[in-house]
Amino acid sequence: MNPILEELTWRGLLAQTTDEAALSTALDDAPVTFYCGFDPTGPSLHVGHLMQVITMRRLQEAGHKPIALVGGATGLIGDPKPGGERSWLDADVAADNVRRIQSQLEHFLSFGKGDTDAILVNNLDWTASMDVVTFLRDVGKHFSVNRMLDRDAVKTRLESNGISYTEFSYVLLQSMDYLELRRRHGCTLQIGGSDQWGNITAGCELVRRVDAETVHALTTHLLTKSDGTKFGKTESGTVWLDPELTSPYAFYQFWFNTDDRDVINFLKIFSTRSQEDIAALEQQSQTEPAARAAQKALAEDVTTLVHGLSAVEQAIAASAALFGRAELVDIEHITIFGALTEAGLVHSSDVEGETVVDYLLATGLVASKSAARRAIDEGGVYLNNQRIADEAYVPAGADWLHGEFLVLRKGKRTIAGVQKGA
RNA sequence: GGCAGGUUGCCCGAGUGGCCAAAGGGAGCGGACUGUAAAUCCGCCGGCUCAGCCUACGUUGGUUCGAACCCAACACCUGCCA
Repeated sequence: MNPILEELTWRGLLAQTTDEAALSTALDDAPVTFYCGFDPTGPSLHVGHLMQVITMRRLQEAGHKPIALVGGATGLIGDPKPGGERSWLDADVAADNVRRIQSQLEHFLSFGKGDTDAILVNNLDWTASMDVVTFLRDVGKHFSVNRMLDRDAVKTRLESNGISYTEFSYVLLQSMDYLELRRRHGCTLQIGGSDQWGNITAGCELVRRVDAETVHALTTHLLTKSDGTKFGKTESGTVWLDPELTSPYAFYQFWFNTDDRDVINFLKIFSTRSQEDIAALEQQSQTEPAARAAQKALAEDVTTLVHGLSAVEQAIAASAALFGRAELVDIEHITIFGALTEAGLVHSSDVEGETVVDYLLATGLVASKSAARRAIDEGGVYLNNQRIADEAYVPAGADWLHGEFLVLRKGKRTIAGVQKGA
């Protein structure tokens, strides 16, 4: 088997491919131009997208040419999901999202004019000007409604809350993309999550019917977590790649807190570490779980990839300052400031001179004063790593580290800072 | 269109005139243990100017000293019948 397919396999990524022998041969013979699509449903890519992005990277490094497609058109239509009709995305919001996502994708792939350099496309470019009659004759004619009805997402929707004609048509647009990319760029492989299998193979079929060419499909396993919850969410919501939406510190913490049971799989999927390296980390996790070497490696690798080396260093320093054993008073001003900025820092002007309860509320650590009092009663509130027992306590004097910072913590790992003044 | 039932806190779900901020479960949060993990055990789990008060049991109005609970109208949902 082709080495890159083998690698994807041991990393546990490979779910399904069309004719595996043919694909393997194609990958052996020459650079294969492949594409993966991202719909602009949000203002940023999130960690859920990362798996595809990294898979693209791996393929590029193995000598193949990536096309990163952003769905300026498909994003306006909506891929049917079982839960129900998608909410409407305004055209100008979508266009804005497209720009943001495109610039993010540029960080992960190597662009240029060479054989294996990546290119960026937007499917609005070939759909916007198309007229309805042409669409129905040239594309629609090749699709059997009977088969479209067989797709799981569609079936589920027919049995529950129904589906609009708009979403029902989604697969035609995605298939058209494949056709178009093959014609324009010689693209012969589409990759995606295994939930995209139906859309991708529909595209393969369209290419075969219209252009009499064989093109390939490759899907990756959908990521599952051992505790059954959805990957990529925290209590505060989606973990975005945009540092404005999810700070590098929060991003690092997200990976750092990975369940022991998942961390090795995640390393295989998201890191570039070798099989031996990962096996060593797995070994260490078992003999010395408290060190959490695997989690550290994972958090460092992924944060470096997404936010760069200096952001990782800051995230690590912030984590060490806030969770480390060092006395907070001994930590330098700049480090405290950096750490708290990462964790979430508010100014004290509104609550200056008030009780710790007011500070807890002001930092957003609790939702109400009742919750703040409750948390104190339960012994779950710490000021500068000292448990607070008195809800009427007013931070003063030496509590202000370097004369200007308070480090508030609720529970073991929810931290927020207060900076004195406006 | 006719008959029957339902609408309760983040979710599921009990309650059918005062003892109800409302049983129980789930989720969530805190503590213990440990490792910023999991499991387990314990506690908390509407808000506030907190021994009290305010807001809440689909909506509006009514009966009553007093209503999630009774009555009326309205809205939505669900079964059975055509």
